[in-house]
Amino acid sequence: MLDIQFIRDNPEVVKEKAHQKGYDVDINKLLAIDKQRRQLLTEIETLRRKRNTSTHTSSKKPTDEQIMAGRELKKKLTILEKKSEEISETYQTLLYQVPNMPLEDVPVGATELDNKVVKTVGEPIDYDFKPKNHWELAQAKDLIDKERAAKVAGSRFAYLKGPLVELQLAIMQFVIHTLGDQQIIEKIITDNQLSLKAIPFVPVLPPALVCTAAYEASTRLNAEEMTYQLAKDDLWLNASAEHSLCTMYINEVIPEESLPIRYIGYATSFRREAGSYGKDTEGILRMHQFDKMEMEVFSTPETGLDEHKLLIAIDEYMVSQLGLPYHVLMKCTADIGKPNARGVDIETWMPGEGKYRETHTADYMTDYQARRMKTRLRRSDGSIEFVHTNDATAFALGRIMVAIMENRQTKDGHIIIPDVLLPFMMGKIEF
RNA sequence: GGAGAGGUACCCAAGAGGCUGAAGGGGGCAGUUUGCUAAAUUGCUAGGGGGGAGCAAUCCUCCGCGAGGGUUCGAAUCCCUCCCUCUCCGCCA
Repeated sequence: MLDIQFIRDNPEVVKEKAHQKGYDVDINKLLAIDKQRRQLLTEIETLRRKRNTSTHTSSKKPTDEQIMAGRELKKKLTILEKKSEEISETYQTLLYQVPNMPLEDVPVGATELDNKVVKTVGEPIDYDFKPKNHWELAQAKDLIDKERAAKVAGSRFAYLKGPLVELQLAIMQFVIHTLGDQQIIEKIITDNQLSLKAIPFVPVLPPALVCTAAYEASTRLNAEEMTYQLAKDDLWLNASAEHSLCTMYINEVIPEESLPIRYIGYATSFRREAGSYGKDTEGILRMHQFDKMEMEVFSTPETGLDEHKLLIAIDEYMVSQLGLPYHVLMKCTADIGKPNARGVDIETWMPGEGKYRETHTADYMTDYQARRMKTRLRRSDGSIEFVHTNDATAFALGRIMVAIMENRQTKDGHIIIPDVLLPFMMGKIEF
């Protein structure tokens, strides 16, 4: 959520930026309710003060008169407190509706068509044969079985088999080795002229389930379209490792010297994909279940933006290491999402489809996410602030394997394993 | 899942309706003593959030004893619901 003081001070800016993001929020109503809420609070506090002084300064046994006065106070308080509760609820609902403010360099746009390609790296390979798409390649070698998965779990599930499994494990090893290597992190920081500490990423296996309270606080719960619920247990299946990573420090104050905290998490992710019927039905590009490695960073406000840029640079580095052509997409105001101040996608070239497809997303939330999660930092002078949060895909393993299969296929349908993965492939160089 | 014991500050812990507007100790911080260290000794050390006043340093105030409700003039203390930790039993990769 946004800082109410910021909204009070800048109502017009908030209106405009919310509008740019496509959110229709009633700022005037929010501010009116906010005023009401504070007035009521003052009244309540005055009464409570009276109650406190009468119960704490008097001797042991109060007189009948004092008791009657106390009852009177209590009556008034009950009425006001009930009213305050109602107003607070409205206040909160309105406040939560206000999206994060996009940063200055985010292109203003109405749909995803207004996203801007800011960088293109690598050329799509010019094959002397017609490249196959990944499900054709997989079918020939029996790598993906969706028919049987459908019997067991329904559509958009798959059994991944054989060398594809080895490939996934190799990619995971590659990611952990890369992100855990302080020298690589340092080089990426230097090459991109970022002012950051070269602290490597700590690998994490997080819970795959998240409880409602934490999920809501993270502003990531998107029940209708995205998230599977386990109603009996007040739990949800995570739609990304990021969802159980960003919530780690809920209600905590982190010492400034411990920042940045950089995690590389791995989790099987689950998505309902409601509203995407008929989209990407073939292959494994869009599944109800997929494995993903996700970077999550908690930092000071000053370094938040550079951390965001670091995550993008790391993504570019790793995609390049795999030898895949990609481009970088600056997402427009309408497409970055409610809690985001800035959002960047990496789209990787898919020869089988003849287009770039989203393989990575990097999200910078400033303090918007931390404010509701109450994740704070303590400065060396003792003062307290909200941390800034960043997350970014390291690799969505299904999608990146699609990209590897399609980009590194041979005429006779083999797949050449990228060099950087060879140390983790137990001698296999192609399949 | 069953039975029991717990949850109070950085840690240990008292407290059992008003004398707690949260003891005591350890640790930490700052003094005194001291050639240095240790010891002794004195003081400080309840976080965090909300509201108000002020240009500001700061001041006033409300809520905070796992969380949320309730009883009461008054709740850490009594009642209800939930969460978590520990011990034992059961089940289980």
